[in-house]
Amino acid sequence: MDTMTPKQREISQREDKILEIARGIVVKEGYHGLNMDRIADAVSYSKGTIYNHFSCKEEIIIALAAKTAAKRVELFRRAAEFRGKPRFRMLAIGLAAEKFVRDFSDYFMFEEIIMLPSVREKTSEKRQSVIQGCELQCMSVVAGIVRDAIARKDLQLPENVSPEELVFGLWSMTSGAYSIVFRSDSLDQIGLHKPFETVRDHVAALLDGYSWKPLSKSYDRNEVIEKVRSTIFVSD
Amino acid sequence: MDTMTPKQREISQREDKILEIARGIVVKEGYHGLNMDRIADAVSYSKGTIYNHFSCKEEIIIALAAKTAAKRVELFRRAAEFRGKPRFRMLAIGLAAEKFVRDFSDYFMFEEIIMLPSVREKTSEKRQSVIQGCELQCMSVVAGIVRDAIARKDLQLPENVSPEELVFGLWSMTSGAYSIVFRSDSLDQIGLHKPFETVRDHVAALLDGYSWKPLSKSYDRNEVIEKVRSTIFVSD
DNA sequence: TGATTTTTCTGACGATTAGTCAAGAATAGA
DNA sequence: TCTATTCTTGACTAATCGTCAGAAAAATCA
Repeated sequence: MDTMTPKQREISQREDKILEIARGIVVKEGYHGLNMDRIADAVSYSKGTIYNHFSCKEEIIIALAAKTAAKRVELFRRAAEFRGKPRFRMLAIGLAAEKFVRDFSDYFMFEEIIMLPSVREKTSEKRQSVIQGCELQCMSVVAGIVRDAIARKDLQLPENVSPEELVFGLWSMTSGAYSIVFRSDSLDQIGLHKPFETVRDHVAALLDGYSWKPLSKSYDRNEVIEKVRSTIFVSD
Repeated sequence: MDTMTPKQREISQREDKILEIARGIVVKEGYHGLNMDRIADAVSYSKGTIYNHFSCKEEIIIALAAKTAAKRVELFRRAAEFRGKPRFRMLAIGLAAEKFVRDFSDYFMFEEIIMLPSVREKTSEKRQSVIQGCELQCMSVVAGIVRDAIARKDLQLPENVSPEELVFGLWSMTSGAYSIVFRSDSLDQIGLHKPFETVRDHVAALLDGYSWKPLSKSYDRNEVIEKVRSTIFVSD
């Protein structure tokens, strides 16, 4: 039994339509090309109607970022389900992060925009906390794996480094690397030919540095990657 | 013998005055508070005169970023002069990076802004390459230390990792971490009480992971830090 | 079904602000 | 001192965000 009138259904679908139109404009022409009159034109509703859904332009961007961030949580969750030693599950998380930036590379555009304080202060507390919540969920999935490793004695962190702090390090490395990769258009010139593989190497070195067993020299990474791909990220 | 007329001297000083006024506005009220009429008002010149110096608002931001980026190069150069094993000079670089973000934390505001493609496409090729040049100089200073370590046999990188790729990893980790730190206002809640020290730990773990001698367990980091501080960053 | 109330939609309008440019002021040169 | 050149000004245009009174549509009622 559907309690919505046809009108109400139309309204709720419209929100998504607006977002997808806006995403298309931003992806094709950048944030600069996005303006309310254009969105209104493209969705065939008036500007006033758009403003019934989103209180300002920035809310549209943050809504897009929120939609995408939810997909990362899902990828991380799936990766964490990989059956194997924590260190291999960690590798699966890395592949999830890679898949995320490849499949949703436009997310970085939205993320960069919404992180600017000048944009942020115009957006609603509510949607901001949706995004923060997604990040926290991702981090807690990863922290769970770290704690499993500690419980299994695969890993013993020094007493001044907590599981959360290790997660922070991994998060820093990957997000830092990916934003360099997406910003710079001349990676080849500075000698970075396969940045994603390089990031994997560095993550492996970092975990080796903390003596997380099994150390990377004692297993074949490509074999594990293949296994993760074939069991977790089969579809596509 | 000064070849400049008084007028010319005034003009060249004005550029700096505009930049410092603009920096003050951005630092106090964010990018949002910056507008050309206000700058004009504050420097007591008309808007047209401001446009004689900077072709658009974004040029002012990128000029500020360029000014600050040059200071990082200087700090890195100084750090690299530390007398000691490459691994310790690397630590000095880390301290330089920390000092940079502490002393010029507003740089991150400018950097975030100028990295947006929508802003970037309005700025001149010239100033963009000044900033890129500063980054390349920093990276090449660091790469030099890595190569020294290799030459001394303190470090032997796996054949799929070049010195530049290691630098990329360090750059990713630190820039990623610092931008998380500056963005987030609730680090304590997620268990990050001393983020800068945590970054140092992670960098040490990463270098240990690549077996860069001496490994971090075999020297007293705080002692080295003290030595760097007292010899390189004495003033302030 | 037709009348009435409620909800939704619309686009002209006000406000802000980036960037321009013709006219006037200041400076340099002869 | 007069002229040519260069610099400065601020009113003006254009773009675009966000508003709101009135029109249109939908829902409710008699």
